[in-house]
Amino acid sequence: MLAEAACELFLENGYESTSVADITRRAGVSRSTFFNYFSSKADVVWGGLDERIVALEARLSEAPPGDAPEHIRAGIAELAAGFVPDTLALALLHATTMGFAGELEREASVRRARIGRAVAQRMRRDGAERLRADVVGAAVGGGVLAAIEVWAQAGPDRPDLTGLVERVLGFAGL
Amino acid sequence: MLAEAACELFLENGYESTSVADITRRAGVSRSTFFNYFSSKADVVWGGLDERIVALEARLSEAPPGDAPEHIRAGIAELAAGFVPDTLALALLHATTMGFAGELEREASVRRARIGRAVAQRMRRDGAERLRADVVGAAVGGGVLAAIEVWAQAGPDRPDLTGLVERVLGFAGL
DNA sequence: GTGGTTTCTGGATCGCGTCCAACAATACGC
DNA sequence: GCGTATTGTTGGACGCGATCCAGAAACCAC
Repeated sequence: MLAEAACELFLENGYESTSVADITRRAGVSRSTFFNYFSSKADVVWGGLDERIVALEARLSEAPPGDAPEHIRAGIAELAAGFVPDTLALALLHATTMGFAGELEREASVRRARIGRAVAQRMRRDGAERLRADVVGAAVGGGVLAAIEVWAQAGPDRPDLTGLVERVLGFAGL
Repeated sequence: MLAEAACELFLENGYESTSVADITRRAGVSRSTFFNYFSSKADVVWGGLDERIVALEARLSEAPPGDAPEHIRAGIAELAAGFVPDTLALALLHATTMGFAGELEREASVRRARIGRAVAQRMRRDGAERLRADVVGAAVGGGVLAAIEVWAQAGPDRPDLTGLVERVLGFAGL
């Protein structure tokens, strides 16, 4: 119910203009309860992607040494496969029309960086030099988020994310 | 005085454990005065870089069409030339020792994204496809921030940033 | 001095996020 | 049935960043 109420309000008034108190009021629960289910307001929108990023981090840090590019390709493909964050797509769609500034862009950049860091760490563990690893990682992170944005804008009958991220990995030199 | 007090406290207690009230107390002014000189707490640390990013955005959006890679190289070089953000280097140095997590990393990722967006917009204006522009932009943004981190960790007798960002641009395919 | 501009100040207000003690509801053992 | 854990919910207090504003203070020119 909380997620639904949040989605409705995000669409009605936008993400930033919706306070946690607004959400809980509409959902009919107390403010405290909100934080029993979400760690933050951003978690409502980004929780789905964050789980996948955690899985990516785990996969890349546990994978055996060697073949870093292959591990990264596989991890990113896994992240993209079956990606269905309805709430993120809605929020993104509603925001990109007005320039996608403010809080949502901040949050997006954090996810970009998290993916980038996971990739860069994996590359460095395989002997890549630091600057090069960070550049490639950032390229992948930025590309994945860009793919998600494009995908979210594609409307309800959107194709799979997989094709987009494959192209992104090509651009990033993987 | 505010910047000095902030620097001291950041080094003593770390960035996150220092509140705006702490800073103004040490500086002997009221909390309101702080926001007359800085738009946010992060501005104390990132203001110097932010100014350069604004200049980069202006330069890239006003430059004549064509030759995007050259404009980008020049803009990034300008950003790096004579870069001396004492306070950022200190905060970064103090933070990277403990993993560089939390607020500072958030703020860093925002700057990564701003640089990346500026670069990507310039490329798209020259006809680059969206995904490719975003990937290259993110690579540049991530690389510049990585270069700054490396540079900050290099100690007081650090070399110029210019050499580092040139290598980064090479990795990014520019 | 006087008048006007700039700066500083305190306080109110808002939102996010954390913490905790009290309370209700449910499930479980007997 | 009953007492008892366990779990979920609640309100409230708190700290923090940030915005806004009216009034006080400092400054400068004349």
